[in-house]
Amino acid sequence: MGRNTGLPARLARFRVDESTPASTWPDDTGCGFLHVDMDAFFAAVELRSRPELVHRPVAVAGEGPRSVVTSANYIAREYGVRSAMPVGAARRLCPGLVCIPPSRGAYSEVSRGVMEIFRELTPLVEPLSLDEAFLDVSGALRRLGSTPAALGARIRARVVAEHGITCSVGVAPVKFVAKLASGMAKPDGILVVPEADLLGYLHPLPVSALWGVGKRTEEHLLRLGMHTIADIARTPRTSLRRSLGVATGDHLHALANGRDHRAVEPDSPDKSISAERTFDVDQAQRDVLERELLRLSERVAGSLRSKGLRGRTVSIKVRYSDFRTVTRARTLVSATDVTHQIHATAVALLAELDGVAPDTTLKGRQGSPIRLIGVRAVGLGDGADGEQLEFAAEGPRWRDAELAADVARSRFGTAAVRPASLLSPDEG
DNA sequence: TCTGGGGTCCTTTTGCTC
DNA sequence: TCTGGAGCAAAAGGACCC
Repeated sequence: MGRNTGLPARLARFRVDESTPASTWPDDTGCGFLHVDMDAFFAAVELRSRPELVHRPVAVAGEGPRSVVTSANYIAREYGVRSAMPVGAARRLCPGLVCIPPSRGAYSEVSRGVMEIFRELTPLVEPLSLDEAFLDVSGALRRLGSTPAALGARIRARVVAEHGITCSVGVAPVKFVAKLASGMAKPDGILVVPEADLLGYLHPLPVSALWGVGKRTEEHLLRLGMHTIADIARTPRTSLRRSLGVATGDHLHALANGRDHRAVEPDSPDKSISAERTFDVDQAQRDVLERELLRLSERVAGSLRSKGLRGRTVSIKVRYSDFRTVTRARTLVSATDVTHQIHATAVALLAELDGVAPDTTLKGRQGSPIRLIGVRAVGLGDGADGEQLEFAAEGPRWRDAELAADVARSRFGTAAVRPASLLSPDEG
C-alpha cells in the first residue's frame, strides 16, 4: 500500500490494516476518542483540481517575498520542506517545488463537508482547525453497531470517496493519545492504542511528542535530564511544578502518566478575533500604518458582526524589523463591533507606542520601521451587557452604516463598499 | 532558513481598592 | 495620615498549536 513509512517497528502492531478482517485488528475496547486529521490538507485540496501535479513536489504558499509554506505534499516533505518554512528556503531544498497560492474559501468548504460526515456519526465533534477534529464516539457505538476502529475506517472511506482527499485517524482511550496516534498513522492510515497498552505506547516516546511541549519546553526538559515521556512520568509532580510552573507541571505529569480527563467539547466559544499583516517591505510612515490598521480593524469588526459578537478589549501587535514584538491593549467602557471605534482605539495605542499624543498630526510622521502590524478584539461576548456608553452619541450611527455595508458586500462582493481612505487614488 | 496568520493558554507584572 | 498587604483585573509577554 506504500504506507507505514517511518513508523517504528514496535508500533507497527497498533496500525489497523483495513484489508484484513476486523477480528485481526488491535483491541479497541474502551477507546472512545477518535482524532481525525487530513493529510497535507491544503495541498491535497489543491491537487484535486491539478491532477497533473500529483507526482511532483507541491507546496501551498503565498506569493510575497516574506511568504512561508502553509502546506506541503509528501513528495515535497521528502526533500525536507515543512510548513512554516520560508519559501526561499523551501526552494533551495527542493528546486523543482511547485508553489500554489492558497485558496482559503475552498479549504473552508471541504472542511465543512468533512465535519458534516463526522457529525452524522456523533454530535460530539470538536474541530481544532479546518483540517482536524476530535470525536467522542463512546455513546454512538451501540446505536451504530460498530467499534471505534471500524468507525475510523468508515470515516476514512467516506472522506476519500466524497472529497477526494485522504485522512488519518487515531483511536485511543484518552483524548491526547488519539491525537498522537493520528500523527503516527500518517499518511493515510489508522492507529489504535489499546487501553492495556497505553503506557507501553507512550513511555518510550520523546518528550517533544507530548501535545504542548514545543521547542522551549523540550530544551528545558532535556536540560533537566528528561528525554522520554517515561522520564517525565517518574519525576515527582512537585519537581515538575518547580521547574515548569504549576499549570504546566501538573499538566505534563498527568499526560505522561496517561491521564487526560478533558472531554470532547463541541461548542467552545471564540475567545478572540484578530487580523494581522506582514508588510513586503518594513514600514515607518505613520499614515501608511494607520491605513493598514483601518483595513485590519474592518476585518476584525466584520468578523465580529458576522458572528454576533462584540469585543471589550482592543489590542494591537507590532513587530519591528529586528523581530522584537510588542502588544498594547485598552479595555473599553463597553464592548464594540464597530470598525470606526476599533480603529480609533488601535491608532491611539500605536501613538502611545511612539510616545506621541493621540491627536498629534501624524501624516508623514516616521517611527521605527515595522514589519508586522495586527489588531485583535478580546473579551468577546454577545454585547448584551448594554449599549456603547463611550460611543453613545455617534456609535449607533457608525454601526448602522457598517451593517448596511455588510449587506452590500454580501450582495455585491467585498470590494463593493470600502472606507474612502482605503481607495487607491484612481478610484476616488 | 530568516522567520505567515489565526488562534489558545499560562505567567508575571502592575495598578487599583479596601 | 501613612503604610502594608490581600485580592482582583488588566496588561504584557511568551509558548504553543495548526
